[in-house]
Amino acid sequence: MSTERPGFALPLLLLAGFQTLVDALHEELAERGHPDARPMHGFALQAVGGGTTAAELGRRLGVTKQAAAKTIAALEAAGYVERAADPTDARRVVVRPTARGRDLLARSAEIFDELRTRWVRELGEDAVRTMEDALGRVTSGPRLDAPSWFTR
Amino acid sequence: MSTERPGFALPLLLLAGFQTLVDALHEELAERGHPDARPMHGFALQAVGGGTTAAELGRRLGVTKQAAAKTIAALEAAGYVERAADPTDARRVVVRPTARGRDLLARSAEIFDELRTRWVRELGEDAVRTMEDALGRVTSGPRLDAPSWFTR
DNA sequence: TATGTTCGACAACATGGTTGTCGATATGGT
DNA sequence: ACCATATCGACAACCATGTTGTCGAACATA
Repeated sequence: MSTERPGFALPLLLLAGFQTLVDALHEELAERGHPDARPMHGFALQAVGGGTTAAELGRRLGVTKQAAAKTIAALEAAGYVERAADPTDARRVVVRPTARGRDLLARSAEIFDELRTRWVRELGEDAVRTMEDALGRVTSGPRLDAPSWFTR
Repeated sequence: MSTERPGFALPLLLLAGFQTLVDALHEELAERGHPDARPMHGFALQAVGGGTTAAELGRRLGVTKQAAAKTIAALEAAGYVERAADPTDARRVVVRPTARGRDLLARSAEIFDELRTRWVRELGEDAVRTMEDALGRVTSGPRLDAPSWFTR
């Protein structure tokens, strides 16, 4: 008969795991030329992708276009994106990552790979795969609307 | 030779797992007498425990006492805690969960147990245990300072 | 009793979210 | 060609949750 484990530990462990990874990411990012990148930057930049508009970004992040516009302003001030008028539609202002923005995304991907490798060394490939597979089954795809989610 | 899985999926999966559980929790809470409980309420109430003060709560949550005081005000407005002067120290105002607050915590624990059972049915006891054990090893204990963490 | 620390409160501000409104620009039906 | 409608970005006002900094009152102790 198996020990009854309390259910409340699971969410705390998942959150702690996420925090651990993101904290480690930003420690490494700081040492690789992005000392003032913040979790929100990476999320939003990921959602910007190759280029979008404020309204579209809002839809991707699950927030209003006004909120997206503020995020874009912050990202622009940080030098991660630039804005340019769309010649084919005078209403639109296209947002694209700068070279520095693309560098941030590339470094992040690289660091996340290293962190996964670190977990594999610590826990074994099987455990990590089991975790990934299990979470993939009980969740409905990766959601990008994290920044706003908690206080909702 | 194993397939190289990209590292960036792991944090997204962990976050998605956390969100899935907390979303399900609040769906259930809504049906059990707590329709307007929000994630923050549970966290803060958990940190309040049997009773504390604003300054102590701030230390537990890793925020300033001012932020803790605002949180307490919100919790009090929602009817989850009550404040009373400490007869032994005229500076202190003790915060305690109300009956409703204790009910929220009890229901939450109960629902989290049910959710874990649901995951065990879906994934198997082994997978869930593997996940719990693995996360327990790579993280340093449950942190209660979640609400503030993201925007930092 | 004098000094230092802790408590809670208040003010001012930053950030990131919301609604609501607005003028300018596309778009599609008549 | 024209007009109704939808969309885009901007602006204002507000809410929520943090932050610093300051303060008086109450405790603790040398």
